[in-house]
Amino acid sequence: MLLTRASEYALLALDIIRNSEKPKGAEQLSIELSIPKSFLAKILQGLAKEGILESKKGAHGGFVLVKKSSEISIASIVIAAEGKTPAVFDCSQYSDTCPNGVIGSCTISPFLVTFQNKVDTFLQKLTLEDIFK
Amino acid sequence: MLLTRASEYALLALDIIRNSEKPKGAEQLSIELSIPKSFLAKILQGLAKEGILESKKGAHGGFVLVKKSSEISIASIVIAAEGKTPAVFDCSQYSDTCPNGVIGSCTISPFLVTFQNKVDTFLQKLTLEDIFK
DNA sequence: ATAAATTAGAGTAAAATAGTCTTAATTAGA
DNA sequence: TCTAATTAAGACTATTTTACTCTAATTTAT
Repeated sequence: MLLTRASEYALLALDIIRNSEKPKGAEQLSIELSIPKSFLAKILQGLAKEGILESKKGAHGGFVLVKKSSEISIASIVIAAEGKTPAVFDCSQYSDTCPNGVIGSCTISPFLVTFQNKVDTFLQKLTLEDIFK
Repeated sequence: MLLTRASEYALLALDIIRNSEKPKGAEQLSIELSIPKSFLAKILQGLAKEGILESKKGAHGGFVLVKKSSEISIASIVIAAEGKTPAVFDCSQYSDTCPNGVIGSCTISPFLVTFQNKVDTFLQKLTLEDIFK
């Protein structure tokens, strides 16, 4: 699977946050979405670190969008949520056991690069606004 | 990761098989590719079941292509190798814990369906011949 | 002060991936 | 017909990734 639950939760939470006037707390979001609070909190922290959300601590704190929905790419959200670009197939993880020895030089490498580019481009072009239209 | 090692090994093996006159045995392939024989054998069996390869038992047996490279889609290879269509995100696995309760009706579902279709189409249009050109 | 929140990081449970191993079945060729 | 080479099938195991949990600390509106 290309995307994990972290991306799913991030997108579901962002849809609520963008439609809210006030900061939305992790607990409130976890209740509305019926998902684990601790896990969601960690994901939201990641989004805040990447500058997608602003986090406000203390009473009446929570998370708010920093930019407009139309200025946030799905790619940036997914990268923040997953901690890395979603990979079609990650040869680099297997560098020590790669049959070919040298990463990027095997017979299927051109195919994998093309495929990955297609995925990257698709996610970069889409914005948060687009997917909820 | 969208693709697993099963797909990688399947594609690498098919490239050798399609360039061979005689049937190629699992052991020989595993040596040429420096990958585990038992694992590769299982993957090749899957390809044979799906009608991509023909398997010949006994001495001097092995695997040969059933169709021309240009008639074998990458999608069919990946499905045979992985045992399922490579999924961008599989909500159905989480049906009992889906926040939304009803699969396919959440706010991110349209996005996921569009994304999955892009991936499916890309893999269906590509043939084994294409990726080694 | 205090209660409501995020932050940080270690730790754990479940699931998927990536194999292994053993035994059986088949078949070309001596 | 015997034998060595090969695929077939399925149970089993190890490793890695995913999906969390838990605790303690920090911040801040009231």
